[in-house]
Amino acid sequence: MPDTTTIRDTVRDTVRGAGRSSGRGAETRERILDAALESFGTIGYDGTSLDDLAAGLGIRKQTILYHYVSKRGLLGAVVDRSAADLNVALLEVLEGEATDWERVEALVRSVFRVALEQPLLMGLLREVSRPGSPAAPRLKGAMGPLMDRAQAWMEREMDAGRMRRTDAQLVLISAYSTVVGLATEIEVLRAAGLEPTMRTVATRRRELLRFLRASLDPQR
Amino acid sequence: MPDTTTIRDTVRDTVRGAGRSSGRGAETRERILDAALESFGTIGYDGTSLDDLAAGLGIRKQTILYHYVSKRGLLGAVVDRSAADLNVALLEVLEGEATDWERVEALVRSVFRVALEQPLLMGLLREVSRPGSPAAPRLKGAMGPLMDRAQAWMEREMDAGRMRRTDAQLVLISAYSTVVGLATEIEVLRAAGLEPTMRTVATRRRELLRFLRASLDPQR
DNA sequence: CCTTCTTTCTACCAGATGGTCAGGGGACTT
DNA sequence: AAGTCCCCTGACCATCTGGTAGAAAGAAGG
Repeated sequence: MPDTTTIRDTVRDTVRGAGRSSGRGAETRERILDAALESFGTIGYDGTSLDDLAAGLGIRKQTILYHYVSKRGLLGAVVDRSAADLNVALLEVLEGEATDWERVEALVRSVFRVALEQPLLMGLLREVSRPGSPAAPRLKGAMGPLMDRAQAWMEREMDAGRMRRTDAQLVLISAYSTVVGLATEIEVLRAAGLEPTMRTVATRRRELLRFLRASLDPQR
Repeated sequence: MPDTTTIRDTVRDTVRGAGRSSGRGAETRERILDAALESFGTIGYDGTSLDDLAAGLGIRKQTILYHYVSKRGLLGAVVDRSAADLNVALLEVLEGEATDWERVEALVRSVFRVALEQPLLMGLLREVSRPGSPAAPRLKGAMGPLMDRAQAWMEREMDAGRMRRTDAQLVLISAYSTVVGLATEIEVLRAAGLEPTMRTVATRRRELLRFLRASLDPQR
């Protein structure tokens, strides 16, 4: 899976060490990324201060800047790692056994599983899909190849008559925004005092699958 | 429509004059609100600087602080006005002639019309429904009564057997997040270089109506 | 023991930010 | 003409921001 390693390398490039990532500070780097993901995903990039971030970790801000050259570099690293996580999950399916509609279902299931296991990642996605976000190009760079691959696959399916012919990119974006919308929904639920249940997520997933089936199923 | 005036009064309370709002500075106040809505809705609350905002309007920052006591006060005023706009649109329907399913359709149509006419408002909603947002409680205060009213109406319909019995609040939140998700979708489309067409919006609306019908239609 | 590399820290800085204070000017009243 | 109210502004400030410079501490290796 060349895509994945490419992305991991991109992560490394953001890091001072640039070579091995197994040094003593590797654990620190991970802890910083975790905290940054949480902060960026909730209070946003602009709302996050390096001082606060460091204080929460019991370290000094300069340590963060040592590992990730600048605040934007940190954001880039967070985006890259998150995108890599998504890539791993999706490539697993794209290279798996499932075919046709089964594969679409598997993809959706995979995305929703990630969304459930790492809700913070969804928060980051929402923050970063904002037009003015400084990480928008970075996200595009990290997720773009996968999206292109998915789109190409869909178009091949359409050519073979196994999918109804529509605008593949439009469908993908719709699906993407549904997943990001789920993050918003969960947070609004929490704000309203309701703990989000599995039902909420399941409903959304069913809805998305119905939409996809309506868009893609060749017989209809 | 008592609700509307209540909200307008809340807006006034945020303003220095606190009494009449027809002075010479009324136009300035509106211009500030417009610019603030745009800025908060795109680059976010934290990303907005009062200096930049003022510069864009050709006035000094102190003028903004004169009319709206603080930055948070400004955000509050923007949220209140936007919520009031939504309230007006929705109350029109809630007090209109339509009944049963027609009324639900009219509500959805109304919301989507507002979303189309004032895309900035959607951006603000997304910004503000973030858990960490300083305006989250404000939004809750401004939109809460309307939500409660809608929920109460739905439950009355359920009691009368004209709607299928489900968790009304859950359905409302789902609908809300769909509309906010639309804002994200449009922006991602733009980022991908595609100008969003009416089709995108229409599809989402159809989808939401289908979801609502599936949730609420008594015969199914 | 000395050198070197990695990691973390203290000290510091220039710029931006939200906010305060006092004043100026126009319009309307008396 | 004087007073008063509303609107707006210049000067100023405390604080916080991301970022730089340099050194201390430890481990690794010669």
